[in-house]
Order: sequence, then structure tokens, then C-alpha cells
Amino acid sequence: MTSYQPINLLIADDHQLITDGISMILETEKTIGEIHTARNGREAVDKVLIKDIDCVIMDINMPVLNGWEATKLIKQKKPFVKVIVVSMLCDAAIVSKMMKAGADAFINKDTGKTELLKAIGKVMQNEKYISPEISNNLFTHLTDRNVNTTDIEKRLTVREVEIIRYIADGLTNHEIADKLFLSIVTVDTHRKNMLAKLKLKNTASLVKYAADHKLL
Amino acid sequence: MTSYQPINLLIADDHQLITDGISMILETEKTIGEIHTARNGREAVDKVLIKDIDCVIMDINMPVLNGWEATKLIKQKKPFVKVIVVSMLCDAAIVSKMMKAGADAFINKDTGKTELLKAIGKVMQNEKYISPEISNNLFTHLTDRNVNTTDIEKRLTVREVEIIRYIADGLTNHEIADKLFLSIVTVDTHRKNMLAKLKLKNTASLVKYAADHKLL
DNA sequence: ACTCCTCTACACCAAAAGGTGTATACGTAA
DNA sequence: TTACGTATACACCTTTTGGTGTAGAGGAGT
Repeated sequence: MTSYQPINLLIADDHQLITDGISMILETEKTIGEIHTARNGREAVDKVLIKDIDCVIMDINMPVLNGWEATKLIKQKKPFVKVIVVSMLCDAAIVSKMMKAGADAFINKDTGKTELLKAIGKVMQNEKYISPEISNNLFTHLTDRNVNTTDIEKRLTVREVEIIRYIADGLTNHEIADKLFLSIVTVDTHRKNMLAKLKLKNTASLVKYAADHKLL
Repeated sequence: MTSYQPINLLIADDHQLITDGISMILETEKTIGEIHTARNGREAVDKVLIKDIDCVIMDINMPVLNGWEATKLIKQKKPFVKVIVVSMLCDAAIVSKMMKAGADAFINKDTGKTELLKAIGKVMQNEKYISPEISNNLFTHLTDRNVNTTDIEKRLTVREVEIIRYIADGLTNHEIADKLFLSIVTVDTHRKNMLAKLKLKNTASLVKYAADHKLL
């Protein structure tokens, strides 16, 4: 990188210990300028809009607005702001979901300071970056089955995710239908479609799938 | 505190970004001496046994040996070593489980540097410490119902947990019965008992409960 | 000896979910 | 414009689950 302007950062994570920690790690770096923090996705989006931020370090699981939604909004409104996703999970589906939402980098919380600085360097040069362990993981996942089926056939629609959440909360088709002003059979159809597309047998396994994939 | 010996710490967390972060937060503190790290419970126990450590900052979810098991082992072998649990979750059941295992403090990852230092101060004076938000949370939980019921009535038996896992995998009562060489009605009874004791409505919410409580 | 818990098992009936197939309307991407 | 995905909706019939209540056998602790 030829330009030596300090990079202004925003760290979005609901766990203060983590924002504090990342701040401490980065604040001694001379390439880093101001460091802001946000405790949820909504705060992150707001701060990106009002402050002069170059790069966001984004957690996925946050209250109010999650990292996925926040990333989409940020990229929609300020596409030049870089987003580095830092996640505990390195599930292939999540990585591709976040990258499609516009993220520039994806690193695991397992990795340390060096990895984080490398990611910042890369994204500020307009490159994408995925940490090696994750891309290996992704590779083994994708070679197992074929790329398009794992990724496309299995994706749930917005409506389906909405319904799966009510299901996990213990609502029946009837109750969900009332809540969403739908017919019972429609809710039932969505439920059945989900079972079919995810190749699952029943509601119990569907809820487990949702929990495993952080949909709840 | 009258003794001014530096406190030697061990930070046990599988996410390097977190151990790095906590190290950075604490290493400028003059009360803190050496800072060691461990990436799982096994490593934590080993290091406590061979190094001169006063206090362990312990995550719960770790591979190989989790925080609960590690805490029990440490307290068994070196009861004077303090254990501060730092968790994402502040579920009453988890707090009491960890405290029973011998932990000296329980703080949430939501809390920052100040809270962490306060916890270290307290435990080194042989006091127990639970961060305010968590104890409030606990309190509201416990006042709803009575103390013993939240904690005792809600506990699932070994058999019940075994069955809930099969349920989450999508097996029906019939299939579980075959697998465990039980009658279908017995499996059904266990399922119904769980719903009753957890005050849940159906299998979907039961699976969500299990996922939330890390039973799967 | 007595109580309490856990695991086992059953009856009866109501409600919900699952399997399969069909169908319309809407928007958008090729 | 044609095709595709999504959301909506229904029929028919089977299997599974949920609600409530009962009950014996074996183990642990008082």
C-alpha cells in the first residue's frame, strides 16, 4: 500500500471484552487511526453513516441487527467501507452468505493479531481475504458434494426462516398462521418445503438444523 | 489487599483473538504478573499444574476438555488457584453449575476491563464474585418460581438427555424405542415428562431448549 | 422401613404434523 | 417472453405427537 493515511476502524461486537481486546491489540499499530465500537448491528450501521470509518470488524451474532443484515446495509449505503467478518464459526454456508452480503474478509476468532492485521491490509488494498483454515474447510466441504447443491438448494427463503423461528418457539401451524395472517395450509406448505429442501424428516430435526446454522 | 505480589494469570479460551485481547487489556496492569494462555481445558489444567499460576480466566465452551471439567480438575488438584469464568451465556443453570464446580467468579463477555479487574481483585481476596447483570438475571429467574424448582425440577435425567438427542436427530418415538430396546410408550412418556418439567409445548421448543442449553 | 426419584409401561382420545400432488399470482432474471 | 423462484392455498389420508392419568420395579438416601 502506498498511501499511509491511518485507517479508521469500527469494531462491532456485543461482547465488550472482545471489543476492548481487539482495540487493545490494534491501537498500538501505527497504521490504525481512530477506533470506534458498536454493540450491535444497528449501532454499527449508524456509526458508519455518521463517522468517517474505513473498515468495520464485524461479529455475526449480535442482538437487534445481526452481522449479516448490518453488512448488507453498510455495503448498500457505503460500498467503499470495508467489512471484515470475525466469527467463531467457519461453516461454509455462513462464509458464503457473508461474502455474498458484501463482506471483504472472513477470519476466525481462533486466529490472532497477525491474521487480523493481514486481513486489514488486504481489504484496504481492495482485495478479498479468507483465512487459510476457513478456506481449507470450505474446500473440503465443497468437494464432498457439488458446489451448487450444498449452497443453493439448501438456502431457506426469508419467509421460511421467519416461520422456522416461530416453530422453534413452540408455535403450531395454526398459531403461526394467525400471527402472520396466513392460511394454516400455507404455513404447513412452507414447513413441508423446508423439510424437503433440507432433506430432513421432521420438525425436531428442522429446529436442530436452524440452531446449528444460527438461524434462531 | 495488603500483599502486593503480582498475580500470575492463565487465560483459557479457544479463540486466540480473545486470549490476545484479554492479555493486552491486562498486561499494562501493575498488579498482574505473568500471563499464560491455554487453548483448551486440557492445556489449562496441565499449565496450572506445572506453572506458578494464581488465577485462571476460563471460557466454558472449549474443545477437548470444557471449562466445567477443567474447573473441577483444577479445584480438585490446586484448590487455592482462583477460577474466573467468562461466558457468553448467563443462564442461571450454567452459573450455578460452574459455581458448584468450584469457580470463584462468573462474569459475562459483555462486560469490559473494569469488571474483569474487579473480579480478579475480589477472588484474590478469597471472595466470590458474580457480575451484577448476571445476578440480576439470576434473581429474576429465581423469584418467578422458587429457587429449588428452577434448578432442581428443571434438570433432565440422563435418560431424558439421551432421548432428546435422538429426537433432535429426527427420530420418532418408534425409532428411538427400537434403538434403545424400549417400548414406544416409554419413549413417549419420557418425551411428555420433559415437556411437562420444562413447561414446553412441543418437540420443536424442546429441541430449541436442548440447543440453547448445549445438550446436543 | 419408608420415601423419593428414575425408568419403565399402558389407555384413551384429541390435535398436530408428515407425504404427495396440484395450483394461482407475482416478480425478476435470462 | 419465457422460465424460475417465491409465496400463497387446498385435498386426502397416514403417522406422530400431545394431554391426562395410572402404575410397578429398582435404587438411593433418611
